[in-house]
Amino acid sequence: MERTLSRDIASHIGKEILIKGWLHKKRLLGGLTFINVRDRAGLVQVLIENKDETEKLRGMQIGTVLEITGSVVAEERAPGGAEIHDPTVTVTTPVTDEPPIEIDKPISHKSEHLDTLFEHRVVGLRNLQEQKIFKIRADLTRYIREFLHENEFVEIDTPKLLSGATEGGAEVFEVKYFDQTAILAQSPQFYKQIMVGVFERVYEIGHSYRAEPSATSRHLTELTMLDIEMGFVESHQEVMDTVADMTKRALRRVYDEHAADLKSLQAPELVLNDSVPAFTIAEIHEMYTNATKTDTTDEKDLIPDEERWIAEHARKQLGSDLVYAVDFPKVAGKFYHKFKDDGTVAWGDLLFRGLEIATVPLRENNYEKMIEQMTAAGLDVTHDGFKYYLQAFKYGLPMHGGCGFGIDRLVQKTIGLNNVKEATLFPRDINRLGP
RNA sequence: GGGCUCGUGGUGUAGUGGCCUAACAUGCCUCCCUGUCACGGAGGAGAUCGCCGGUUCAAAUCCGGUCGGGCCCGCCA
Repeated sequence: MERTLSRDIASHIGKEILIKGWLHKKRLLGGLTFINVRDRAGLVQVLIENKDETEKLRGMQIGTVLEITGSVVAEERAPGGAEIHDPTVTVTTPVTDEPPIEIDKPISHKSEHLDTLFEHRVVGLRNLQEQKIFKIRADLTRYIREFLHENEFVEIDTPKLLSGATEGGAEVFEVKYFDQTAILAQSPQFYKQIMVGVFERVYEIGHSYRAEPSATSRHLTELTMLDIEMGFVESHQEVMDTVADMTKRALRRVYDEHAADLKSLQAPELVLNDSVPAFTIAEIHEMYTNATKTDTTDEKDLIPDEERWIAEHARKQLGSDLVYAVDFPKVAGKFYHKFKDDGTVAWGDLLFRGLEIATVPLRENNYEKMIEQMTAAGLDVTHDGFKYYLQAFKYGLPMHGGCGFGIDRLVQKTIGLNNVKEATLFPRDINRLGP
């Protein structure tokens, strides 16, 4: 007999079917036993009246793998309006150990319980609410991929093992690489720029590694980045518009196609406008300083509280969960940035619900200027980490820009989770390397 | 790296000097229960209160150290 999935049983009323799945919940009412079986499509309720069949489940814990044949009966008292009667139960993989956490009830996401959440992640992810987070995540990245595909971006994969530090600043992980020391990539930036010289438009969704000793609710040591780079752009605005369009489309679609799941996860209402409002860093400093009497005008970047403040402002005054912070001061610029005539950097940060989810800069594409800016930054342009990178410029790169976009943070803020780790299957942070 | 904060059965909590021979909920085990869906009822097992040391007649509770979490700041391609 062919397997039927839980979501399809209502179309098999009166028929004998086979279901396969995990024991998710048992309720013994004397002569009646109800069990819920979980498969990839959800839950199905089975009514067991035969004592011999019930006895097969004695001692079997949640997670036991089952095959059940029985007849489908329309029953309005059953969830979904149908259930399986007169079943024959086969335990294919017995589980006799009690799970360390209860998975048939919502699992606490309070910050003080996150350690328990992740320690028991392997079984905890079987909880239906937890699964929703990662189905939403999978579809968000699928929508993004579809947008990029439609706009002729080519998906690429670039190395994560690199030959040595490429830039001062961020901490890197060193790994033993035979008789050399390699580092784990903090970003695919150099490679995606190189690939602009090949395909014009490229993107990668992959892991980046940062050895920052950051213990905050928004940092991971292994994060999933969407990196986009596009050539032949006319302006920084064009890049920012592309990233904004992609983000808005993915968000609108996920709110449309996952409405029920987002509601059950208590995600905030999505508030989007036709355009994404933009403020310069200087404007935000001034507005924030006036509003809070905390002077930030000398900061080179936004402080976390300013990110939250401007997001609140954009949501309430301008009807947008997304907002751009643009025109970073020169001191914040890096050697690969394009500097504008007024001295500011052609660089925007995309904030979503008060958290930076993407940096969207325009790159310097002129070879001589790159050498100049790198030398000024004290970098050794002959180092392997830069040598090949610079070849791309030497042999022709058009004006280009792109973004580094944090997928974990996007998922976190879409659902309204407090900590980025909750949006990550098996998070890696300063204290956690497992599971 | 700095500041603050928290560690009590598997899980979540209560208890903040003696009433603690550590309580409650849930999970687990046994029994009862024919429409449950956080099923219900009766009973049971399960923790030397993170660890080490100290103060005290007496420590889960106070002090010191240590280990492990969490939040914020800093840092952050």
